[in-house]
Amino acid sequence: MKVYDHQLEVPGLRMTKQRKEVYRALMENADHPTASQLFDNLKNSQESMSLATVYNCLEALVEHGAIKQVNVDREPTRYCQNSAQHGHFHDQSTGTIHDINFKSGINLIDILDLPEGTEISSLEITLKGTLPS
Amino acid sequence: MKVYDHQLEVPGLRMTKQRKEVYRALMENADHPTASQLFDNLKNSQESMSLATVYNCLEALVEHGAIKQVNVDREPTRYCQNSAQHGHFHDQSTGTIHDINFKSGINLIDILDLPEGTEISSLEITLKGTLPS
DNA sequence: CAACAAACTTAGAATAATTCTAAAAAAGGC
DNA sequence: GCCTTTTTTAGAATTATTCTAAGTTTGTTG
Repeated sequence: MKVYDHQLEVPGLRMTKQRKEVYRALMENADHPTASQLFDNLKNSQESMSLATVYNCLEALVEHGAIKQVNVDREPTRYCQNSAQHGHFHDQSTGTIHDINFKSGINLIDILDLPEGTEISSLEITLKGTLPS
Repeated sequence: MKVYDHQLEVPGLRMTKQRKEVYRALMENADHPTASQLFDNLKNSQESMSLATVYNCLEALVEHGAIKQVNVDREPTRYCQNSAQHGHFHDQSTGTIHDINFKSGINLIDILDLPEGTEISSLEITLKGTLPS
């Protein structure tokens, strides 16, 4: 797992003021926020910026593997601090999202029945249900 | 795996003309169509119906486990004939979706690190990439 | 350093999949 | 056959996201 410094360097990505701020805002919010929640957080900060920019920055960070996107059904897209391979659990009683990891030694690719030569660019695993209280 | 007769009975779901037609239309279209693609298919059939009804019927069928929903990023939701546990592969060079199965003997739940007592109501696994030609 | 091109940001408009609304129709129970 | 509940419908409304076009910043190159 790669965790970049919050001052932030991401290989291959030009780090503008706005991208740094968006990244930092996400690092300070572990609740898998939406783009507009991040936008609201940022309004009260030094560096206010437009919602379109928040979307642009998040897209750039996702494309460069620094953060992850979480889609649950058709709800607004949420963003995840954790760039390592992991899944998400959507707790339907609270609406919250939790990271879930694979048991150690497991490589998800190994258990899928894929044709030889398949190239995988991303893998998303999402559960819904309720966690014990 | 349960495959219902195409005349169709689904336990607990009242089978209206429209729900039967939507189900049948999906069974005849293996390409993981969207709601509006199904709507277009149905226009040329006996039983034409409103787009809202197509959405309603698909929702009812998904809720009752007769079909599955496939979400890839923010693209329009697509629907899947196959109600058994399986994953989806989104081929980025063609835009097509393919079912993928787990290797035999594998139970996905077993490899996830979940707290005791977690209740799972759905599990979605989606890959993106390119398949060999 | 100045000039230029490329990349980025921005506000607001546009898009489009989906959901909502309220009324009409259908289904099932008795 | 009546009554209640569920379903269907057409069109309007919603809303997350993308697009647009103009302005700004950045990095590069002579």
